[in-house]
Amino acid sequence: MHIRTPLDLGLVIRQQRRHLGLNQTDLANRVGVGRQWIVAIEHGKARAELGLVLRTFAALDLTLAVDGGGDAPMRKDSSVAPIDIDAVVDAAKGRRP
Amino acid sequence: MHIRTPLDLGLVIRQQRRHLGLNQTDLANRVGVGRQWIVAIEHGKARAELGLVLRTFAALDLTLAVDGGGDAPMRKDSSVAPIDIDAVVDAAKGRRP
DNA sequence: CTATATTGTCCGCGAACGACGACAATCGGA
DNA sequence: TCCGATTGTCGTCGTTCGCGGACAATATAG
Repeated sequence: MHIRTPLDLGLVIRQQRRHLGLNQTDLANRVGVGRQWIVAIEHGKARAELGLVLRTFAALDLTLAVDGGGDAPMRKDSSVAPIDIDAVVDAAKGRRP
Repeated sequence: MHIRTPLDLGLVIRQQRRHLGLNQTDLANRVGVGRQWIVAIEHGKARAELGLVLRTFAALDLTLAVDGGGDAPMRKDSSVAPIDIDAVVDAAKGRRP
């Protein structure tokens, strides 16, 4: 499932919660938030705390994955280096020569 | 990339931002937040607003995907129905008979 | 080395969060 | 049908958010 809006996220959470046979109170305790927060998030609350959302996903055995933008459709071959200059530079930043 | 903590998210954002050749101010304007918010999120701020995070991902051409928990390692076959009773019930709720 | 750009941090401000407790509205089963 | 469980909502409270503007600390270029 792809998450684009807070509501998408809420639907996934609700579905998985029921899938695990939990009620809002159970999930709230498991995540460590108030029951009201679960109600809100399942309804697509946009201004919810990121950390609580991540904990909720963990509590539901869900994993979030980020899909690199479609603007970098590099095939895994290419004769040129597949390295990311910035990454290399960053890595070298703290090095002591 | 898998997101488990707010910091994971911050690293992905920073990497993609640089990948697109943007500085924090540019991204902040694009997302519609203060520059300070970008600084915070890239450092793994746990209490950031969900909606702003999602908008940031959109602004960076990133897509978030939720990976069904590992406790349901169902192969895509199974003789039993792969349907989710709750989902069916929910869908039928609002139906007019 | 000097100048410019980028990034990290401080302060105060208004607004909203999330917790808690209680209640109404459904939903579900016996 | 009635009763228990689940869910949605209200109000209050202390806490924190995110913004704005300015400054310091690097980083990058010339």
